[in-house]
Amino acid sequence: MAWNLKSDRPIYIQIVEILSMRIISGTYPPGGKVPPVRELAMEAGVNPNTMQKALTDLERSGLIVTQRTSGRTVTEDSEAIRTKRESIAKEETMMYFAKMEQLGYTKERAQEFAKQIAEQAASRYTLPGEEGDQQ
Amino acid sequence: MAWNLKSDRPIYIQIVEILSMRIISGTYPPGGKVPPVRELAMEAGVNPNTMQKALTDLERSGLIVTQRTSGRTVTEDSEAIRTKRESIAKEETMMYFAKMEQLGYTKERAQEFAKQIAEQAASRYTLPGEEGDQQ
Amino acid sequence: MAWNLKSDRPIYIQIVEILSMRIISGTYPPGGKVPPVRELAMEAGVNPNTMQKALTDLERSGLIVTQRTSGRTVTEDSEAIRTKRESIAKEETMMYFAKMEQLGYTKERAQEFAKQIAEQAASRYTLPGEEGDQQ
Amino acid sequence: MAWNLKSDRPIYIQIVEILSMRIISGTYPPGGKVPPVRELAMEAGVNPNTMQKALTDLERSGLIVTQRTSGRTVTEDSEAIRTKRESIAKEETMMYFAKMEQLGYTKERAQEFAKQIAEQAASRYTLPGEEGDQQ
DNA sequence: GTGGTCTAGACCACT
DNA sequence: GTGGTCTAGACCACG
Repeated sequence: MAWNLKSDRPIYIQIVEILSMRIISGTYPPGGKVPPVRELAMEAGVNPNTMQKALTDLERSGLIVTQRTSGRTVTEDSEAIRTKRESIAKEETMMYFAKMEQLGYTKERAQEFAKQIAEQAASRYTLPGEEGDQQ
Repeated sequence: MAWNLKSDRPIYIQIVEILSMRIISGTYPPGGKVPPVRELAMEAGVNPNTMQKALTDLERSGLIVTQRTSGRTVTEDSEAIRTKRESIAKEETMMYFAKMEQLGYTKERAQEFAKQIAEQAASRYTLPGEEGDQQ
Repeated sequence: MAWNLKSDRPIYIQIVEILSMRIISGTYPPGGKVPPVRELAMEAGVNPNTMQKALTDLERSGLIVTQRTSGRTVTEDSEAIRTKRESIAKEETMMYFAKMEQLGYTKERAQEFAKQIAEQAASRYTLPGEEGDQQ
Repeated sequence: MAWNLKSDRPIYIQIVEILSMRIISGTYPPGGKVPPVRELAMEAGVNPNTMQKALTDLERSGLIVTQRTSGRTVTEDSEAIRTKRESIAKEETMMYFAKMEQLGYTKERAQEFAKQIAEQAASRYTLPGEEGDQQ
């Protein structure tokens, strides 16, 4: 799993985003242990203090909880995870609409366009004559 | 109009994207003149050679044409512009789906989600009880 | 009629070639007058001495003759013109074969290839079903 | 292998042509390594940037592929090479016909003329009385 | 050590 | 004054 940290935005923000994705996508399952700060810092090639700051942010957002003695675990509150997922999804969706509007598509036409793309992508993997709604 | 060039990707690529947007959005209308290389280079704060490279790329993509001595103009082939618009829109849409799938949304659920967001955004400008489509 | 003189070969040689073409192609017809040196020099933008040298060469090759009092005329010996035409044609043809051989075509395959090209060019101007040997 | 770069046409264009020939003629075989930019630049006596531009063009034409860190190789798609060979051959042939037409030869007469030249060239290597086709 | 990118500055052809 | 080309030299990412 690549970290790919750029220097044009604060590093710790980028780390928060990456770890959020790992939790939301289930790489770090609810209730599971989060690797220790030093290990994560090594893996990401950043200073442990930077990683620490990222984890503090993550805790504030409710995605992880700190057990004073046994390190950090992902929250078991899957509702919190779902909420986070939706807030990111909303962010992405609004950015998508913004870009499409810059291209001259209203939100409605953007949705029609997206539908076409989705159908094209689907039909590429289905035989002609089939329903073609894979997954 | 901001250039906002980042150093994490080739500058000339970013310039191509920005100028493409200006053409697609009509800032540089079909058949209209494109500012001279040196002027654009000044405006963007880059070396004229870098701007030159970007414009060469733009010409290769068919969006602009070069008159050797009298400068460059946007293509009058508005079909070419439309095609470019759609190819960028497709690119953005596929990236959107990719991000949403990483979040655990299938293309279908992503579309439903986007529909909700669009309606929320619309309803912000409509009185409660109204239809709320388009504003 | 462009002169298009390059500086990578002797100017007077290039002038000889151009004037030869004008005679062979009939721009300067057999027996007709050749423009005076000064006029040609002006037209070509070269020193009269250079043009003089070129005309001397042309005379040596037999394409033009000098009337001591009335300037220069193209030779009336159309046989001489035909001979010159063939020698240039032979030159061009041998250069063509040389290039095609460099590309991996024997002279025989080059001729077959040329036949194809000629037929393609012809068919572009004839309706399907016609003979297609224009001119 | 001579470079023989003239200053009457862009150098990078001439380099593209020369390298294309080396690929088509098998000097750089399909899948084989292309010398590094700097080495080619030294060999040709041009600035590395100029050679770079030529190689970029060559890649765009599909004759070579770039491995970001391990240099460039000739494409293994020998079909692409064949296509390029034919497009160059077509170019040369059309230029040949154009020159011959300027001399007053129709495409048909040009072909007959070329046939004669080819036979003369062949007979130079055959004893009198023999068939004289190919040597 | 490879290719890729960028800057700086120059000269050219064309009109 | 326009775009096009070329040189010189630098820095970067990648492995």
